[in-house]
Amino acid sequence: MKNHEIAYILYEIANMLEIKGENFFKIRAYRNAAHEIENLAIDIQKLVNQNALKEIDGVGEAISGKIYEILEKGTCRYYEELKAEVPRGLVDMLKIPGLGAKRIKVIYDNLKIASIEELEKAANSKQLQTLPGIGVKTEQSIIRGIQMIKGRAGRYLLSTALSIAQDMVTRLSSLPSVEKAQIAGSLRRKKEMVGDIDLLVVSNSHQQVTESFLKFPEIREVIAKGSTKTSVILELGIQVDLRVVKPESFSAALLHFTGSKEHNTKLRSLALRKGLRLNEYGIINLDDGEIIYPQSEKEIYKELGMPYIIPEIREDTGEVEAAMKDSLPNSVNLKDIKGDLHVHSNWSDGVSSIEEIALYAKKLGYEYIAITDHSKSLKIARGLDEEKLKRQLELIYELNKKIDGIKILSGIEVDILSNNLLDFNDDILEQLDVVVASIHTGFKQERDKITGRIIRACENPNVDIIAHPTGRLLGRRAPYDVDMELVLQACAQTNTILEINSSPDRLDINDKLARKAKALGLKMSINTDAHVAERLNDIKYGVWVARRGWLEKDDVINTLPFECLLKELNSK
DNA sequence: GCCGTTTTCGGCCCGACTGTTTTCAGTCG
Repeated sequence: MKNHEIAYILYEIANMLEIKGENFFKIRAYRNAAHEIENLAIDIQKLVNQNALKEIDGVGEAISGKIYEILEKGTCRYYEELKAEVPRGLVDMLKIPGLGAKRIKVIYDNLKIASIEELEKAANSKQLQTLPGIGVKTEQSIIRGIQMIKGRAGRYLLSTALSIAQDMVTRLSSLPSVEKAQIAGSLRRKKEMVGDIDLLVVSNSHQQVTESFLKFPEIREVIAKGSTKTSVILELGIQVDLRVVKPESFSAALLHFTGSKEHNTKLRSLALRKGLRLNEYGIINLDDGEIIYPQSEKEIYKELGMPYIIPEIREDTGEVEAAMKDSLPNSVNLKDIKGDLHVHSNWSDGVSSIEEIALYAKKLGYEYIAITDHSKSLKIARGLDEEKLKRQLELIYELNKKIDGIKILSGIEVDILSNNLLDFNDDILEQLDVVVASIHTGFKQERDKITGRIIRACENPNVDIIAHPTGRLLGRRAPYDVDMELVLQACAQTNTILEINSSPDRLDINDKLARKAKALGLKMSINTDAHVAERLNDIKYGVWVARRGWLEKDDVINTLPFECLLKELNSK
C-alpha cells in the first residue's frame, strides 16, 4: 500500500464526513493527515516498522489506528461503514464548483438525488429551486458547474496561462489608476498545470480598475464582482481572478494570493501563537490591535521568525518547518545553468542548424551545448544512422574550431527499443560526449517490461542521461506504466543522471520525483529537448520544476563548468 | 480528531462574494 493510496482513503473519509455534516475540525483533521501522508518523503511502511506513525504531523491515536488497519487489510472498518452510509454519487458532487457539502445534503435529504446525472435532470426540470436555501440562481450555477466538469475544462499548461497572464498584467499596468500589477496564485508558484489565473493590482481606486478590466475584449463571462475582487471567464475558458488592494497592503496581499492555501493556513496558525493575526491587508497585533503594513514578503516571514520562502515551494510540504530550522534549500537559479544537454538540430527532426544552435546558446551565456539528435530507428524523426552520425561528428569537430566562446558536445538521443536493446552499439556510443537514452516506442507495454527497459539502459556504461523518463504529455498523454521507484534506485546504483525535461508539455520528471531523486542522492540534468534554437529559452520551465523539487545547484549537473561537467560525464 | 515554550481541555486561519435571507449560511481560495 503506497502513501498516496492511504492519503486517498483519508481524503475520502473527510469528504463523506463533510456530507454527513460532521464536526468541521474533525473533517479538517482527516484532510490534514492525508495531506501530510501524501507528501511524506519516505514510505509510510518504514514509519510503521519503527512504530513512529504518530510522528507524522496531524496523525494521532485515532488516525494512526486506522492507518495500521488499512496497511494490514487494504481498508478499514470506519471507511467501509461510511461508504455503506454515504452514496458514492454524493462525494462525486463535491467536485461541482459552487456546490458544497451542505447543499448536497439538502438535495439528497429532500429529493433522494444521489448522482450527478440525476442532479442535472432535477436542475433542468427546476426541482432544485423549490428546496430551502436554493433559489433560481443557485440552480443555474449548479447546471453551469456540471457542464464545466463534464467539459474537463479547468487545467491549463503553465506556459499557456503564463503568457495570457503576462499580457493582462502589461495592459493592467498601463492603466492610469494602476500603480502596480502582478501575477499571484499557483502561476507564481509555477505549478505545471494551473486552474486559474490570479492577478493582484495595487491601486487607490478599485472601481476604476475593475471597470477597465471588465472591458477587456477576451472576457466571456463575469462570475463575481465585488468591491475588491472580480472573477471572470475568458473566451479560452480559463478563469481569471482580479484582486485590487491599496499600496500599503501589497506585500500582505501578495503573500495571501500566492498561497498555497495550506501554506497560508500554516503561517496564520503560527502567527496566532505569536499573538498576531495575519490577513491579506497586513499583520495585526492582537494585544493592542495595532496593524503593521509589511514592506515585503520577507518582512512578514521575518515577523513570524523565519527566512524568506520562495513561492515555488509554498505548498506546505515541510517548507515552513525547514524555514524555522533555517534549513531551507539554497534553490537552483536560472543563471546557474551553464549549458543544455538535450537539443535537436536539422540533422534529424529539428529546424535549426548546429551552428545556429551553438550561436544562440552562446548568446544565452552558456559554456556548452550538446547536440543529441534522434537515432536511426526513429524514422518519423529522421533519426541518424551510423554513417550520418559519423559525418555529424566531423562537422561538430570543425565548428568547435571555428566558433569561440562555446563548446559543442557531440551526442545522441538513443532509442531504448521495444526489445530492451539500445538503437546503437556500444562502440558507437562510447565515441560520444553525451548519450541521452529514452523511450519512443512500445508505450503500451506492461509495467515490468517498460521498467526493465529503462533499468537496462541505466546499466549501460555509455548511457549518461535518461530523458523524459515517464513519457507523459501534460493534458494529452498519461505516463507509460513505469515503476519510477525502481528506476530511481537503478539510477542511484549505476550513477545515471535523470533528466528534467523543460518542454512545457512534458516537465518530465516532475517536481515530486525530482525531490525524491534528490533524497536518493541522484544528479539531474535540466534540458530543453529544443527542436529550434529559440526554444532553448524553455529551460526556465525546467528550472522551476527543479526549484519546486527543492533542488540546489549541486543537484543539477549542467550547472557545472565545462571541465567539471566532462569529468562528471566520464565518471560512470 | 489533533495538539500544547500559556493549555491534557478548549481551542482549531481568514476574509470576499453570492444568494437567499430579513441578519446570515454556503462556498471558495
